[in-house]
Amino acid sequence: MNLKELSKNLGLSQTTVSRALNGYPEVSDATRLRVQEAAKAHNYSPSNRAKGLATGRALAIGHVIPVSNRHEMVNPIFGDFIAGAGETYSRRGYEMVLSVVDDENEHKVYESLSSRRAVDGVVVHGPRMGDSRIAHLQKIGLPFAVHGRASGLDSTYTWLDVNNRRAFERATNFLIDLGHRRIAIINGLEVMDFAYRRREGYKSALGANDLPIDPKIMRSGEMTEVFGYESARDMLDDDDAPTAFVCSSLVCALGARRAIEERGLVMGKDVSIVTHDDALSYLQNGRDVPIFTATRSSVREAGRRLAQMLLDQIANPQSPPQQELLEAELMVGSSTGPAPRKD
Amino acid sequence: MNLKELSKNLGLSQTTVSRALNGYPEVSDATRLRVQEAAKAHNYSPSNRAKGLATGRALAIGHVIPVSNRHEMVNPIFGDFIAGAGETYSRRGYEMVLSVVDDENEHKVYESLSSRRAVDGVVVHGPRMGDSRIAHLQKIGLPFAVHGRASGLDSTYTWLDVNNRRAFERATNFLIDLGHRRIAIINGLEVMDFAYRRREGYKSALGANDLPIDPKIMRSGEMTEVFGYESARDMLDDDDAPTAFVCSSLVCALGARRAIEERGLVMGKDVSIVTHDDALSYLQNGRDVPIFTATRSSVREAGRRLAQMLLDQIANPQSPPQQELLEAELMVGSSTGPAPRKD
DNA sequence: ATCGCTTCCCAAAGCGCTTTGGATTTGGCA
DNA sequence: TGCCAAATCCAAAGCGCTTTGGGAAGCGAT
Repeated sequence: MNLKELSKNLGLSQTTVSRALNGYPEVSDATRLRVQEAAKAHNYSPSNRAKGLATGRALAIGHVIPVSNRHEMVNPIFGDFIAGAGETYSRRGYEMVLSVVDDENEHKVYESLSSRRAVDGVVVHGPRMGDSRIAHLQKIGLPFAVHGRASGLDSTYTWLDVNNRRAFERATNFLIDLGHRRIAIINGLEVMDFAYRRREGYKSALGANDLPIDPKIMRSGEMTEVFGYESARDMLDDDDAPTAFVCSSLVCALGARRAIEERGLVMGKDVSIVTHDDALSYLQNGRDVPIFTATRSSVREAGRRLAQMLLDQIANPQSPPQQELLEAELMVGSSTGPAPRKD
Repeated sequence: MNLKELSKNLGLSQTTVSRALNGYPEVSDATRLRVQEAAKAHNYSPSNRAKGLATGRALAIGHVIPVSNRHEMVNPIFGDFIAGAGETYSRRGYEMVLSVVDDENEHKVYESLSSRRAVDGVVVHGPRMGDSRIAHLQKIGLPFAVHGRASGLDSTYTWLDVNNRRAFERATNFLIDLGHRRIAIINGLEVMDFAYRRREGYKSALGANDLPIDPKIMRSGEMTEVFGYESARDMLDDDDAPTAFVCSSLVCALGARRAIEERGLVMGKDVSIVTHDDALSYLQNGRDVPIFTATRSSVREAGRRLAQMLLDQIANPQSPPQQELLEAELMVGSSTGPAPRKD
């Protein structure tokens, strides 16, 4: 069923039917109702493709998922973020198109999406420090919104980020207040902006309390369970082992806990952990009581929100870019406790 | 830059330029070369939208992601599966469009994708037993491929599945061979077809060894860490506790391990675990030595493969639907050991 | 009646591509 | 030299929609 058939069916012109369906004021309420009912009855929905051709808008947003081809790593937060963004899109009549791309070809994909007018805008995932994608997108004039930020850029653009620095500063302070003096960090890859900021927050808390910053207990890598495990294991086996960890993800924290327990130590007593928790649906941090003390911020909500910001920007191109900084909440669980006394 | 401009630029007709670029034989090699170079120079790439309108093909595949609106649960395998499928699509010039949808509105989304001709086919995720989506898609004539299968349907369609029954039969037998007599299962939601099949495999192994099938040690639910933990905890605290678990996912297994260790028991000695492992990139089952004994099958590879099967089917609509059954490999890790002696 | 507004509707052009059905040129061969 | 097929190219229609630029009623006021 297409417009032509539908309008013939109704004895109206295509113009009128189109206007009736798109809420233009030039048609009477009676006609509009009649049209809407016929559309529903015939299960008609307009072809996005034709609509896009006619209007110049694609009614689609692109998500370019970089997959590091070295590690074939897919970011675990991706599913939940997409789910959140998808809710917004479907509510506003947009489609989501995904491109999975190894991180070297990203620029080309943006060019192509833009020149083919395949999308009205894109969401940039996993910004790195001074990320070149941002300048590139500004150059080719494709609207975009960044999940996170890129330090070292002075231009303004639309982004939504968690206050990573503050979150890790608070996490570290929380441990310091419990008497911990030797606190390790198990961080994500520090070319990633979020990881850089978290480390800064960690360092700042240590510095403010006159505690030394020791590279020996600062690890960074791809945030897998194994990475969390190996990092924690190595540091715990060292003399001068830390009494506490801050972790960049629940997955890492699970690995760290494995290392702790493998050593016969008790988490929350001998060794404390504070982790960041993205509130992933399949990795809830406990049901009622949090397992881990955590700085928590829902990545799904971030997806919902960032998609809105992008759509708003596309709707009003002249309005200035929006930014939004979410504060993570600190939830106290059973993975932390007072620093063990030295005997 | 569009076709019209490009052809004006070259002093050729749109027809010729279009043919030159699409490899039709009616243009001379010299012209073709000239056209191709001009296209590259002007960074021209045709609008998918217009192309689709003209040809009737969308050059896009839809993935409809059902999100149970009760639990807001996103399947953790989703990211890796998509990454695999995305590789295939970009290699073959297709786009991937995602619709996130609560599980009640799925049928409508298929209708809409189909009637708007937004996609040339769809991938069906998470089939349930006797899944109604399959008949529906057949009815509306939208090509599709299923990740998994739906028991209780006699029609044939394209699918790719892991031999879940066999995998769990082997897992259970492996434990039986180690002397375990009381083996629990922590399964996914058993409306899901894969979970149903896994339970059948588990039961069949028990039955073949004259072991009783006891509903008290058979749990099924959404496969979160917490679910794994709570299930294992409850069963371990029971008298007549199991000495071994088979788990449907690594995430559950992590929860089960937590319960085991919380009770001061040692995994692989007091209690054994065999889990299914989807080989997710961020949840590797150990680096060198597997942590968990596991039945392993890469979900990413499944994505790659299933996308190929769907594209092939779209290219040759008359050829019969393909099926592919992957065998999971059993990898022995350190989570299993001989059944503890009763004293 | 006539005029001037609304109100409601329509015909047709155009978005960027493919494809049909020729038109023109070229080259081989008698 | 003339003819025919092959090789090249082109104009125009059409895919399903939006939108411009009207036109025809309907109605109260003159």
